[in-house]
Amino acid sequence: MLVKEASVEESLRAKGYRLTPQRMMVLAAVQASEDHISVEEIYSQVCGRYPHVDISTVYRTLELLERLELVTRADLGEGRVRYHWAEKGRHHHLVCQKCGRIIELDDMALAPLKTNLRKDYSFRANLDHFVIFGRCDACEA
Amino acid sequence: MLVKEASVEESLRAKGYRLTPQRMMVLAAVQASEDHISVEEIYSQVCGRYPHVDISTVYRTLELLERLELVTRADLGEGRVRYHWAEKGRHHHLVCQKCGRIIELDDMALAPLKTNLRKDYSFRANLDHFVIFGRCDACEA
DNA sequence: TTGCGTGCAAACGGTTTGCAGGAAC
DNA sequence: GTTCCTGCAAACCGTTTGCACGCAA
Repeated sequence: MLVKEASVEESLRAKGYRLTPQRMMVLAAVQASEDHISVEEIYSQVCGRYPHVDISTVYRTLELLERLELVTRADLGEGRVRYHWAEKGRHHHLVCQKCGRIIELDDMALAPLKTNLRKDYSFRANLDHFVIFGRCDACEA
Repeated sequence: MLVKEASVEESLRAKGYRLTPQRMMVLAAVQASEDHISVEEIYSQVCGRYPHVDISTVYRTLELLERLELVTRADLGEGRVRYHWAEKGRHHHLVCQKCGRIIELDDMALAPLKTNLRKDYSFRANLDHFVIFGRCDACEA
């Protein structure tokens, strides 16, 4: 519903990877997720429809999907990793450390920083899913 | 040699914490480190002079030193945590996702971003230890 | 003497791996 | 039928915790 799964399936098959229910369901879970989804969340979601999957299969599938650049991995320093559907494109978040509110950040706000890093540090920043922690205005009062 | 240890000792004692050889040596290891040092590195360094320390003591000491704002913790997404001596000043990190190289980023580089977030989003960003992933110039070629 | 700090060992939680059986092709 | 993929179980690795002893104050 979100993205034409058919093309993903074809893409997998074209590269010689087998199409298994497990792979489809991991894919679906990541696609359906609004934000970044953890491996544990993917696992329990898949388990709901297919009780015998193993979490190692989820890990292996995500590793494959990442290699194929269908999903992106994000380490937000929580001690666990999160994934999101690559085609969803760029989205940044301001996360309030007090109330948990999430504010969407326009990509333009990071453009100057990206340019400067390129110019001054010869560093090509990967700002695909940037998360900035801090305090929102409500909590600052 | 880097910083007057005496004042740190006094600071610890003044707050009611005991001065133990283990604490001194963890402190010394972090101070002596040029860049960010891992717990494992601190541990083996301390072991060299004091063979019977336990790594849990190193963890507990670092937790204390962090609480006292004498050291700062940095999660660079390696699956392990690194520390650095707080008085060395505020800086951030550019982490190359290909070769793992870590480039220090001056705090000034983030000042404009911080200002904009404040102005346009009423968001007070906590940029104490920022990590930006991407590709260094060597790996981009 | 008091109780904080330590070493030890075991547990923890997220992730990875070896292996044999089973499914996709 | 061949090969890849899976479930299972166990290992792994950084980190945390419970406990009784020992040392700083």
